[in-house]
Amino acid sequence: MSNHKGARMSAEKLETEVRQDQIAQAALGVIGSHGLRALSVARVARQVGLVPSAIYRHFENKDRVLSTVLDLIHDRLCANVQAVCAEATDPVEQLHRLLTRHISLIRENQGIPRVIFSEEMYAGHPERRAKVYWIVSDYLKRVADLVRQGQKSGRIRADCDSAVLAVMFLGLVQPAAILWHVSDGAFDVTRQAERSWRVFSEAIRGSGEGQA
Amino acid sequence: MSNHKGARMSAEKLETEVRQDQIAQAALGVIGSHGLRALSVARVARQVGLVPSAIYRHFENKDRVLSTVLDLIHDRLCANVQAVCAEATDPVEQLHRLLTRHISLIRENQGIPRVIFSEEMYAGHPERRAKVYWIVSDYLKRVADLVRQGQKSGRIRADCDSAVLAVMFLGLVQPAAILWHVSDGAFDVTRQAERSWRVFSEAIRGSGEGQA
DNA sequence: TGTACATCAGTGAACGCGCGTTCACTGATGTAC
DNA sequence: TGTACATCAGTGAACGCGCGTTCACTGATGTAC
Repeated sequence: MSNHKGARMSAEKLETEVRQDQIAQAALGVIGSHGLRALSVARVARQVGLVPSAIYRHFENKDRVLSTVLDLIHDRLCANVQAVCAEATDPVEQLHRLLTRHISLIRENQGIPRVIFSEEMYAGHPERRAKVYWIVSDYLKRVADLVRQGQKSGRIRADCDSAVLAVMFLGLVQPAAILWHVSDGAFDVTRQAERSWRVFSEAIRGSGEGQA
Repeated sequence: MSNHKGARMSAEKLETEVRQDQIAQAALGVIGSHGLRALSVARVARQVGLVPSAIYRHFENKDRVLSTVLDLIHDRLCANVQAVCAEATDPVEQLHRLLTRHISLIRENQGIPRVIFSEEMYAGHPERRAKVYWIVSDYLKRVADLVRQGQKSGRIRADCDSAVLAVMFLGLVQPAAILWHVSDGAFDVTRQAERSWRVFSEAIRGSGEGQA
């Protein structure tokens, strides 16, 4: 009532750390729902309930916002790996769960594949390209670690390079995710993932110890 | 000599069909070398040796240029499928050759995966999204046809959906291509493709007629 | 407990820039007579 | 063969727009005395 006649109200003051987090998440959300091209400082600000120039209280520039978005993505990917390690002990089962979790993650957050694969992120930005490479490599390294454990225990055939299998693992979900996105949800990612997992898990099965 | 003192010379006049082709190829080239974000009408024009406004003699707007780029990509993908059908008769061998050709194609023309997967192409552009989906689906359909032939002849196991295997096939090259790109050429796509092909081809091998 | 001051997340007007696109024009080429 | 005219791929100046960013400001909160 005291706010009538279009009087503008200032947003609540929050600590920079809180705002940085809000801004990064809002940015990832905007990318997920409207694409990287639609990611403007103004739009992110609106999403958070701030005025565009307020973003510069918390980030040096738009680049830094995107950099923080990358950190966010890295955290989520790593969290998935840690989660499956806590949920299961069999590496093959861990991989299967990671596949499922990965699909859930990108279904709920389309911004992640868009940021990583859109290349608009890093065209002409060597440092950012390097950062994306590092994130993907780190994830692949963790997947390869799971594979290697499976190879040691004999559940996964040992005559294949774990790094090669890790990239193949990523290949199970990536084209499916793109098809899902490009078909506007019509393509059944889950079905594709389950069926291709069947083929993949048979292919990598070791001749070692028995299975469940 | 008659052109001294910075006098501007008009570009040679060429037929619209020729220019349309030049412009589309130049656009794909710019995307390949500098990314979709760097694709401006001005840049494409410069590449072709024209002035920006001249582009509008041959295309209604920038959108139409991009649409023609998609046609170009579709043609190249189909050409690869036709080529492998002419080169070999065994479907498994055809798939192997298609994998190699596909890698060559995107290595020589980074613009192709960028356009197809960059999503900036079609964010907020339903018709273009539909067109990309159609192109990818069409390619997958042709790959699935090869798979189905292999299943009929017994070279490929028949207990897997050919469409699922086609998407898996795409998954052999796609993450590898992105890694190659994001690593700025450091990642060895060819090696990854060959090794993952070994795993994949073993996995899909049928129990039918003998192999070479 | 009360006053003075420093801090700092908020605001909004303004900027320069590059972009896609328009438009009146030019001038070479092909055709009609 | 020569002249008049239509065609149309070229030009370059100009436009409006949205963007990222700057800057002087405000006003609430926390601390020092």
